[in-house]
Order: sequence, then structure tokens, then C-alpha cells
Amino acid sequence: MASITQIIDHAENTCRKNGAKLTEKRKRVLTGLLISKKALSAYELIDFMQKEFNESPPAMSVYRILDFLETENLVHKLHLANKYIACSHISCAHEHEVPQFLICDKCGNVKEIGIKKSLINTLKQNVEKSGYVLKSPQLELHCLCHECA
Amino acid sequence: MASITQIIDHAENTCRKNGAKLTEKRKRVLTGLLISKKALSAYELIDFMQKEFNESPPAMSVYRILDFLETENLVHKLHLANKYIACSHISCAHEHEVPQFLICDKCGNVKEIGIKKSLINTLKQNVEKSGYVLKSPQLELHCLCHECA
DNA sequence: TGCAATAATGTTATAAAATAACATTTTAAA
DNA sequence: TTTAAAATGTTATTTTATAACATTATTGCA
Ligand SMILES: [Zn+2]
Ligand SMILES: [Zn+2]
Ligand SMILES: [Zn+2]
Ligand SMILES: [Zn+2]
Repeated sequence: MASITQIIDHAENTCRKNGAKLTEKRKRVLTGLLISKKALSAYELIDFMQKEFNESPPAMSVYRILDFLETENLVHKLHLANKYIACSHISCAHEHEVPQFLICDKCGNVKEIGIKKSLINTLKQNVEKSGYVLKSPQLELHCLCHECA
Repeated sequence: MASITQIIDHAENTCRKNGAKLTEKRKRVLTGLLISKKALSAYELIDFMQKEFNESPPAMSVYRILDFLETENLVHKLHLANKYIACSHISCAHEHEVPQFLICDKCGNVKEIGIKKSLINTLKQNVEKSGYVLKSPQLELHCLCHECA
């Protein structure tokens, strides 16, 4: 398990390669999400940063920064509850798979797993059979985690 | 394709069987959702009813009524965007399957299809392999509809 | 029937989440 | 250095959701 500093360094390199800049403020927002074990809404993240770093960036900036981090594939947005979570593969070299999120409805813990190609194909086929085109097969499932089950 | 009146009558019977009451106001909210082809938020639904029926029930009541209709399986809530849509099987006699929603990201049209048992099992297995328990396999997928693709 | 108890709906206030419009600061190029 | 673009800040507003309490309607029963 890489340290936060290592993760941030790695993320900075990834951004640089994409011609994007991981600024100090962006780093701190990302650090917040990395430390938090749960997915957080923008406002929850601000509260969290206040407690952890004694720093509350304005909501607007946080929204923009989260958008940026999402574009760079450093965080994911869970539409299910409009919350964000740091990518589990944030320091991996491999291409990012389509993520599937297991969200514990009780304690809020989230686990990110990759979707099997075969499952994606099944989904795609189902969708096409209905005359639709699948844009993103990202799945977000209501679950209970090991502790809460 | 059953008429709205027929659907409402059928829904009323279903409710009665469950010991619940489909009141006039509940009927009108449901009618709104039935006429709308898209999933609507509570507030969008109020606007829609204002235009269609020249009637705007208070938001609080609409939220409560939507909760009721959801409990009775007459409408579904799409958590993806916190919107509601009338069930496609609202007049069917058969047991309701686990729904899978194809949501057109461009025009907002939603198609409700049933999930194959085998797909549900695959999902369940994936989840269990990760130490979680699947609470609800309802799927909400980002798609493009035939017209928008 | 008349009267409680319950259910359904209404009202008002407030909280929470998201976005819009514009200002300022910082950074990178020319 | 000057200028353009990018990043961030500020303020206001909109949208969504819930809480607390009031009123009305319905139902069961004395
Ligand atoms: Zn990821
Ligand atoms: Zn849990
Ligand atoms: Zn349905
Ligand atoms: Zn469409």
C-alpha cells in the first residue's frame, strides 16, 4: 500500500503526461478523498477537510476540482448518491477498467472492483436488444459490507 | 396498451389488495408520471402537473405520495438522478422482476427491462467474492436511445 | 349516530446540494 | 514585460430534500 505522498507524486506525473496540472489545492482535495475511507459529497468533503486539515475550500472550487480529478481518472463520481471516491487504482500503471462499485447502504463503505469483459458484453447485448446504446457500463450496486451484513 | 383510466383502476385494485388506499391525489400524481414519458424529479413532476392539469400539489405531499407509490411498486425511483418513473409493468399480473433501467443521457427517455436471472447471479457472485452482500440488483445504465444515438 | 384514533394532506421553515455569473489571482507564452 | 489563458475566489440563486407542526378526511367503534 503506497503512502499518500507516493500516490500524490504518481498522480502528478500522470497529470503532467496528459498536459494537466495537479495544483496544490487539487492535491489537498485529492488527499482528503484518499484519507477518507468513504465516498463523500462535495460538502461532506469540505467538512472532512476542515476537521483533518483545518482548511475549508469554497464549495465552488471543490466542485471544479472534483470535476478535474474525475477527468484525470483520479477520482470517480458515484451518481447513485452524487458522491466522489478516490480511485482504487490511482497508482496503477495498467489501463483503468470499467469500475463497479459496491456501496454499503449501512456504513457507506465503498469497494471498487473491475467488471469482467463477459459481463460488460452481456449488458451491452441486453441494451442493444432494447434499441439503446450503452454509453458507460459503470455499475453502482446497493450492498451490505462484510461488517454490516 | 391500456388506457390511463384502466391502468389507474388496475392500480387501485392492487393497492386495495395490499390494504392500501389509492386516493384521488395519489391517482393524479401517478397519472402525471404515466403521461410523462421521462423520469421526473418531484419538482419537475409538479411543474408537469401544473402544465397538464393546471394543478400544483405542494412538494412535501408529492414526496410523500411518491414514497407511497414506490412502496406499492407502482413507480420506481432512479437513484442515479433521484427521479421517478411509472413502472412499465404497472398493469401486469405477473410478479415484478428486478428492473434494469436504460436511461438516455441526451433526451432523458427511460426504458425498463427485466434482468435475466443468470445476470443477477453473476452480479451476486461478483459481489460475494468481494465480501459484500447484494441488497438490490436494480441496474441503472447510462445509455443513448435509438433516436439520440 | 357521535366521537376518538388514525391516516392523509397541507403549511411553513430550513437544510443541503448544485450551478451561474462575475471578480481576482496565478501561471505560462509571446 | 505584457498579454492571454487557466485556476481559484466570491456572491447570489436555484434546485432538491427534509423537519416540524397544523389541518382535514376517514375509519372503527361506543
Ligand atoms: Zn478507479
Ligand atoms: Zn457496511
Ligand atoms: Zn417496474
Ligand atoms: Zn434519447
